Amino acid sequence: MMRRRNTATKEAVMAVLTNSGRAMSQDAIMKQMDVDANRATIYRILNRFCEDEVVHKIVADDGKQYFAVCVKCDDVTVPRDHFHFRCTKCETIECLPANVEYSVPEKYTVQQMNCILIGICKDCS
Amino acid sequence: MMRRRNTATKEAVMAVLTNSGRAMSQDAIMKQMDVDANRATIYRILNRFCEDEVVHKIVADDGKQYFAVCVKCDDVTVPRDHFHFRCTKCETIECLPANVEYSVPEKYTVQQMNCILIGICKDCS
DNA sequence: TTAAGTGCAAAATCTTTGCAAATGT
DNA sequence: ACATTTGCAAAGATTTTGCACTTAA
Repeated sequence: MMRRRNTATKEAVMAVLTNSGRAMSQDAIMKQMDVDANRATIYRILNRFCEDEVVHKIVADDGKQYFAVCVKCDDVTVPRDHFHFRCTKCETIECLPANVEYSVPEKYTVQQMNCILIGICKDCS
Repeated sequence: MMRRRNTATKEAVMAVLTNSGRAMSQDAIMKQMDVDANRATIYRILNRFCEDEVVHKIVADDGKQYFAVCVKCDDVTVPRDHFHFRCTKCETIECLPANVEYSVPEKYTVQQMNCILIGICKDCS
């Protein structure tokens, strides 16, 4: 296992994610950061966060990756086991409290999920 | 509303989708087709199918678009209201019979969904 | 000191688009 | 006839990678 270092960029990425409380794209994160950083670096930081399981990644129906810190990241049996919601008006993506309840046919094993509901959020309705 | 025409390419795309019974990427569809066609054309055909609601599109966690004809396409209240399953071994994506049961907080409206379970399918387990 | 992190530029993917030519009805 | 469909090539967008340089510990 790799020994992580603390860097300003890493802190900045985490700060942005933490206080947005939402799932954000690399692009959106970069725009909000108070320190300059390279795109590739941000992706690398985000991917390291995912490896370390302090952030989870979801892929939205636009094909883009979004990253979120989530209290629910701890203590789950299946990664990303909750619904995400993308609002088509404000274009924000957030983690919903509800866990995904699923049932699969015989002999299927679920290891992961990526579930997004799309519509209008409370702030836009 | 646009008047659709029948073309060999369109038929070929539909034939491939129908008898695969799975969700396929443009790439995979093209490889299976018995007539030559341009990539862009295939995308355009697929998007027309989606408009006409004879095919539905899902975006998998690899960020790619997959297209499927599905009996469940008829008569649904919310588009793509069933789970999809991606097998990490055989890399196929299929529609599962189970509908997605969800609950959202107050004032949220769901118009669409994109839900994928990832794991090992019956054929690979 | 030295492994981990970064910047830059380039590559790799996937998807869409503009336009002129071809074709179904 | 003429609106729809197609091919081609180019553009767009997002994400990853190789490599040399920098930096945290």
